[in-house]
Order: sequence, then structure tokens, then C-alpha cells
Amino acid sequence: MSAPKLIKPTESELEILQILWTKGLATVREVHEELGATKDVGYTTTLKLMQIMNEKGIVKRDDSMRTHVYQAAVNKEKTQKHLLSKIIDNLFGGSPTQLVIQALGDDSHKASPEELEKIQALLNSLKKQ
Amino acid sequence: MSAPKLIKPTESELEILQILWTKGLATVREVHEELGATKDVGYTTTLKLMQIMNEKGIVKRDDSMRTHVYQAAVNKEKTQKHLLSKIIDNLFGGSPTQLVIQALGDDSHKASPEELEKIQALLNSLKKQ
DNA sequence: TTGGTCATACGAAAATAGTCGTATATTCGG
DNA sequence: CCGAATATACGACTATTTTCGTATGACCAA
Repeated sequence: MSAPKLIKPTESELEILQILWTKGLATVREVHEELGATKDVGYTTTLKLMQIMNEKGIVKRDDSMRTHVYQAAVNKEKTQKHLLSKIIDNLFGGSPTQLVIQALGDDSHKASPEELEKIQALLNSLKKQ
Repeated sequence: MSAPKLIKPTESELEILQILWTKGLATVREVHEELGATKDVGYTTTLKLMQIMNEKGIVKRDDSMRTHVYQAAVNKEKTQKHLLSKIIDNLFGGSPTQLVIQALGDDSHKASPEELEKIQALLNSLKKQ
């Protein structure tokens, strides 16, 4: 067995992870500027957060240059699944169905017809089993 | 407009809310004993938590008796929806579809055929719109 | 009535998370 | 070479959450 490594990123860390998952590689400044689109914090705050994430092993960095380059060190799908599992237990009493129903009924995040088809496809394959 | 009251229960508060949502009415001792099934904290910890929740308006209590009786003061579905919405943004980049896909693929929380039918039904009604 | 049990109140320590100021080093244009 | 801009390191302050010790009062059985 390799280390299971149950990571539990905080909310701020999750915001940064999202950016890294999208960009692949990024400097602190790049991350900070993208964060600036939604929140307003100082540059050193972002820096510190990313340093801590590095210590925790959530991100990796290449510090061979003066400007360090970061990337996510945790897998996106694994992290999502892990956190979601917690939420299913914590918020939906262990029932993923309840979660799915609430999610699909969320008016502020409507799913497009194409997305509905994706879900339908997945549903079909689950039914077969 | 009535007060929107955006409540954001912490994790511990959520554990307590789950119990109250299920039981309807409960004393601190009852909640604490049910909590004891999964975690191990002191009685006064549970008490304090519930007192704080009362101050925040997350729960209501009847303190006309020596032993106070608590109940949830926030709606279960509304709370789930609200927190889920945050998670969709925070963890799934705003895509409920991605969340649904991960949730349905969670091996540790399998959905039964009946539940899959429920989801199918909801999916059908969404497609019609 | 009195001691043991059980209840709430309350203060405050401990743990976690987020924020930023300041120091210091590197880079680069002029 | 010099100063402005930009980079990281790091300590410390703030806020929030979780935890529990202790005080105090009510209740009850012997």
C-alpha cells in the first residue's frame, strides 16, 4: 500500500488548488492575480498560503529559479471524491442520492441539456450493473 | 423580503443538526449520546456547542424545564442546498454536473436501483423543460 | 436532610485558519 | 552603480472553532 494521505484542504487552499488544477503550473503572482478576481487579499497572504500548502504536501514547487513555480500535488478527482464523501456523510446522512437530487435542483447552477445527457449516460451504465 | 439569513454551520454544528433533523426534538444528553457513536467528546463540549447554536439562531430551545429541549431552527433542505451551492463553486468550479458524476461514482456510497430510479425520474422532468 | 447525580452557565485554553508587516535578496533599466 | 520593482521568508496578530474545567443549582433516593 502506498500512503493513503487523507488530505483535507481548507477553503482558501481549495481556491488555490482549483487554479492550479486548471493552469497546471503557476507562480504565486499568477495565482494571486486570478484570486483577485473574486477576493481581495494581500500578495503575501497568498504566498504564505502556498508555502503552507507546500509544507503539507498539497502542492509541489520548483524553487530552482528565483520565482518559484507551483503545481498541485494532489489529484483533482481523488480530492473531489474524498471531500464529497465527507459531505455525503456530514450533510446528507450518507445518502448520495439525496445529494444528487439537491444538486440537480439547484436553480443557481443549472445543468445544460448536454450535461443532462452526460448524467443520463452515467446513469444508464450504473443501471446495467 | 424576510431575512435571508445565510447560515454556515461548522462541521460540528452540522453533526448536531443532522441529529436534530432526524429526531425533531432532543435534549443535550440525547444528542450527546448519539454523537458518542462516532466521536468521543465531553458532555460539556456538546452542551456548549448547542448553546452557541442557540445564540446564532441555528437551533431553538425550550428552557421552561430544567432539562432544555432543542430543535433545529433551520430548514434541512434549504441548508443542504445552500452549502451544496458553495461546494459546487468551491470544489467543482461551478459545475453541478461534475459533482453529480463524482457522487454517483462514489464506491463507498453506492446508490440502490430504487434510488437510481428516483434520480432518473428527476432527470426526466429536467429534460422536459 | 444530605449526598450523589445530572443539568446549565461560563470562562478560558487549545487548535485551526487567515491575514499581513517587515526584512532581505535578486533583478533590471538607465 | 543605484534605485525601483519584485521575489521569498518568517514571525506575529486576529479570528474562529473546538474543547473542557469548574461553579452552581435542582432533583431525588435513602
